[in-house]
Amino acid sequence: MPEFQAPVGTRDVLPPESARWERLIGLFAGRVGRAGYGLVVSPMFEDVGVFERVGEATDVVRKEMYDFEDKGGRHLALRPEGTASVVRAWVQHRPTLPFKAWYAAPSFRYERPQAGRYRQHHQLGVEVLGSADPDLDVEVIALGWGLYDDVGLSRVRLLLNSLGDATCRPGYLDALKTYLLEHRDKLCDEHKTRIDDNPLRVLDCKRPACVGVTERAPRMVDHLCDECAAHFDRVKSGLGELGIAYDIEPRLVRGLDYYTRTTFEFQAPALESAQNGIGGGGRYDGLAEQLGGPPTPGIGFGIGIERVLLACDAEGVFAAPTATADVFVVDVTGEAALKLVQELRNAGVAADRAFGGRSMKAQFKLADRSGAQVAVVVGPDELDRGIAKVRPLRGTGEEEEEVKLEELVDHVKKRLGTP
RNA sequence: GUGGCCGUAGCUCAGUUUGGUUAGAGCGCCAGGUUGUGGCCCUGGAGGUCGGGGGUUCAAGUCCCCUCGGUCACCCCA
Repeated sequence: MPEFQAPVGTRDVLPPESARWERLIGLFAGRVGRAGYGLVVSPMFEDVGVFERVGEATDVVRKEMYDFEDKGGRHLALRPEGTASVVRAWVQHRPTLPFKAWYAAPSFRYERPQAGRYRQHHQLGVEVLGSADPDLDVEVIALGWGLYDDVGLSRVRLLLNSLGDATCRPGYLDALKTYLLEHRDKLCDEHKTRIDDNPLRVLDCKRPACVGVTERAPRMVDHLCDECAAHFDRVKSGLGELGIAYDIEPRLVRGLDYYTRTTFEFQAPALESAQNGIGGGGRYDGLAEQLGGPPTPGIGFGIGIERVLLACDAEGVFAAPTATADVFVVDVTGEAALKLVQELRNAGVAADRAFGGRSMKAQFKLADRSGAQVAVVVGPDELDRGIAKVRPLRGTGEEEEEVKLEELVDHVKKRLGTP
């Protein structure tokens, strides 16, 4: 083992794996860009209060916060998720509404790592502030759905729920509390004491004891006020219009406290590990106000890059593209390659070469491995005559031919079909 | 935070049960076979604090303790 390794729960993404990241992020950027979303780059750490304000009763904040004190005595935290940061940025700068943002950024949670779970993971996400229109909920969900489609995932489940709003949720919480208190002795130890704290969290508990109780618990979807019910109905019908299949999951409450109305989660059943959630989000109509802004509706999601790629592995799709050169310059004299690759690259051709005065045989080996279609060979004889030899490497049956150096770039481009 | 399993070459692993000369293999890498031509083949080479520390012993990769790391699971989440 080397003396220094990546810290616990973090990892390095190197080629060729990193090429999938490039493609995935590129697909997402293209998709949300076409939908009018703009990139937001916000700090990886915030005043710890930003996150405490929005999730004081959640595990993400109570147990998993990656926080520290800086040299100036400020209590900061690496962001555990993307939404709070983006909403804080909106509150601070107040760009005009609707504010449609996307990001590709790391998040941090201090947990024990396991399959599909890291202390630093990366999320693709969008956030929209300024509209309560249920069609927007559908648009946002469709953006996530579309990304899974882009990468070729065919088995993605969409779980959908509504958590109501300030009108109907209090009444529901009372009903839920009453029910849970009646069955308190049957709950798991942790949740026997958390009913008052945040009864919704009990619905999220996966322990058999709690599940046995919550299976028959009152459901928010049965307690929605007229407005929330109408909103939810429109989200469902809108998803239907787009051909997006969903399952209603009345116990889906998600890990953060700020959600209102629509919540959703994307799962990849192909993942056999415990973590099969590959994305999730929801509406948070009270969050901007909690962070000191005016009452402003909002909605967004986060998609875990690592988990999406794991799901792709499980389905055998979205393989790593191999980076290939178009041309490999084999230079016997060591005098020609520097300028030739520069000219080729400037002309838009992917050109590579060997360094270190390698033997011709070694250079050809590298040329072969580079994936190049042709090798450009120059030695003393060619330099004297002002030519290069262009040799096909992929067994296309073509002959090696001699090309004048001043015509080389055009010849290679024509041969490769590069515009 | 709790628990199971695992740490030997760049990678995948054998060797640990029953302690015993200079720790092996395949792949990869480098060179040569071909003084200017890749893939296939042949030959050779480089590369190891056996995760780290301590202990037992004439002797430790092998046994004991501690520790660090990896992995999987619980809880929760992307």
